[in-house]
Amino acid sequence: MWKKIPGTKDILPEEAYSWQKIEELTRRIFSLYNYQEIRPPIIEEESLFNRSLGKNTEIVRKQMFVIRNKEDLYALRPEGTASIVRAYIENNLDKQMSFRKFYYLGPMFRLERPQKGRLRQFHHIGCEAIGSSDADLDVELISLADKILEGLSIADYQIQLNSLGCAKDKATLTKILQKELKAKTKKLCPDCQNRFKTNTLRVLDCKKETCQEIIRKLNLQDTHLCSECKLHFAKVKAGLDLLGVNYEVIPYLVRGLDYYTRTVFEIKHPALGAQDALAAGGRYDNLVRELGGPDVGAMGFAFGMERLLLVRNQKPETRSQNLVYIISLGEEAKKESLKLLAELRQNGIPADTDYEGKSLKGALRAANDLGVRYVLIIGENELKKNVVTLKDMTSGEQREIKQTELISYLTERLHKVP
RNA sequence: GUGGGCGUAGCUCAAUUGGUCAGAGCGUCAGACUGUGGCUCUGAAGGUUUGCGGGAUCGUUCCCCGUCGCCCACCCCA
Repeated sequence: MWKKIPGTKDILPEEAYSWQKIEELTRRIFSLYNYQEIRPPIIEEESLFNRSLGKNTEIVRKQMFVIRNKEDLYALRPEGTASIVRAYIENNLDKQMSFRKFYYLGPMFRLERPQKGRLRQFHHIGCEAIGSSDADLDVELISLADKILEGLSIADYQIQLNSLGCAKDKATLTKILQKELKAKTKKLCPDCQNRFKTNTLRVLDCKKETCQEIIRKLNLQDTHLCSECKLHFAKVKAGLDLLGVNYEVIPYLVRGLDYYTRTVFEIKHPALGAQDALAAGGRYDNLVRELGGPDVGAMGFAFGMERLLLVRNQKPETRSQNLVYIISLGEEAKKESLKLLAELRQNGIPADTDYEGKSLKGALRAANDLGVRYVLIIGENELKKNVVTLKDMTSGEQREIKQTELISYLTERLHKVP
C-alpha cells in the first residue's frame, strides 16, 4: 500500500470545495486592491533562500527541502517572498513600472515536525507590494488582511503590530540587548541562551515567563528607533486608526526572518492552539537591493491556508448541486439520453447520468445522494410521446415536458456554466 | 531535534484482571406488488484476525522491545 509522505495531505473533493471558496474570495479582494497574480516556480536555487531569509534562521538551517542536481542545489520554496522579489528583479519589472503589487497562492514546504496547523507541504495566500516605502502602503496591506478575514467571516482574531526599525535600528537594538543581557544569560532558558548567540532579537518573543520577565525589566519600548522610523510607525498606526482596524502594539514582536525591517505584524487566532498565527508579514526595505535589484522599499504578508480552514466554520460546505441527472430505461432511451446529455451541456446546463447500470430506483437514490435539483427520466413511454419526465427532487413533483421546451425551462431555473 | 498520547471493518468507536467464532452505530449494496429517491423495516457484504516486525506466555487486540504512521506539546513559523 502506498502512503503519502509525512506532513502532506490529500485534499479530497469535499474539502477542495472549501478551498475554492476561500481562494475565490481572497482573489476578489486582492483584485479590489489592484493586486495581480504572480506564479513563480515552487523550486528555486537554494542560495536564494539563504540570502533572503538569513543563514541562521531555523528555516534555512533545518527545514528546507533541498534537491541536489549534480553541482547545483535547489530547494522547494519555504515561503513566497524570496521568489517574488527574484522574479521582480529578473524580469526587470521595475523598469516598466517601479511600483508593483502581486498576490500569489500555492504550496510551500518546510521539513518540520507535523502537528496541528503545521504540515510539511502547506499553502500560503499572500501578497507583496514592491517599490514603495510609504507608510500608507503598510496600512493598505494590514487592512487588506483584515478585510479578507472579515470576508471569510472569521472573528476573534488579533492583529499584533510592531516596528523593528531600519537595518541600523535593528543593529542598535541587537547591541542594546547583547549589552543588557550579557550578565543575565544564565537566567535565560536554554533556547534563549542559544538565540542570544545566533539571533539575539528572537530572545524578545520567547514565550517562557522567566525570559519575558527579564525582557520586560529592560523596558525597551521603541528607544532603538531612529526618528524616521518612529515617524513611519506613527503614520502606520494613525492610518490603521483612521480605517478602524483594530490592532495591538506588541513591543516584543519579532519575526523569524532576517529580511524584515520596520513594520512587522502577525494575526493570531486563539482557536488554533500552539500554531496560532493565521497570517504574518512585514516590511522588507532592504531585500530587493540585497538581491541585486533597485533600492526600493517593499512589504508583504501571507495567510496560512490550512489555518484559515481550521478557524472557519468546521463543517465542510456541501455544494448545492446545480445539476440535472438523466435516467434512461431501455436501449433506445439510453441512446436518446446520451444525445440529451450532450445537448444540455452544450447549453451550459450541468448534467450527468448513471454509468453503473442501476435500476430506476437505484439511479434515483444515486441522484438523491448527489443532491441534484432535477432528474430527467426517459423510457419507452416518453419516447412514444416525444417527451421526457422531469422530476423536481426538492418538491418531488414531476411532469412531462416536450424536449423542445426542456432547455429553456431548465435554463430559467438553473445557474448556467458559462 | 525533544517529550507525551494513540494506531481494531470505508468512517466513529467497543471488546470484563491476557482465554470460546473480534462487536456496534454510521456508511455501502440488495430487497419490501412488475418505471420512482429522501423516512421506516429486513437482509447481505466488509477486518489478509486488530499499522508492521520481533519477544515473553499454554494462549493476547489487550504485556515487553523495535519500527512506521497519526495526534498533541516543545521548538520553529504562516
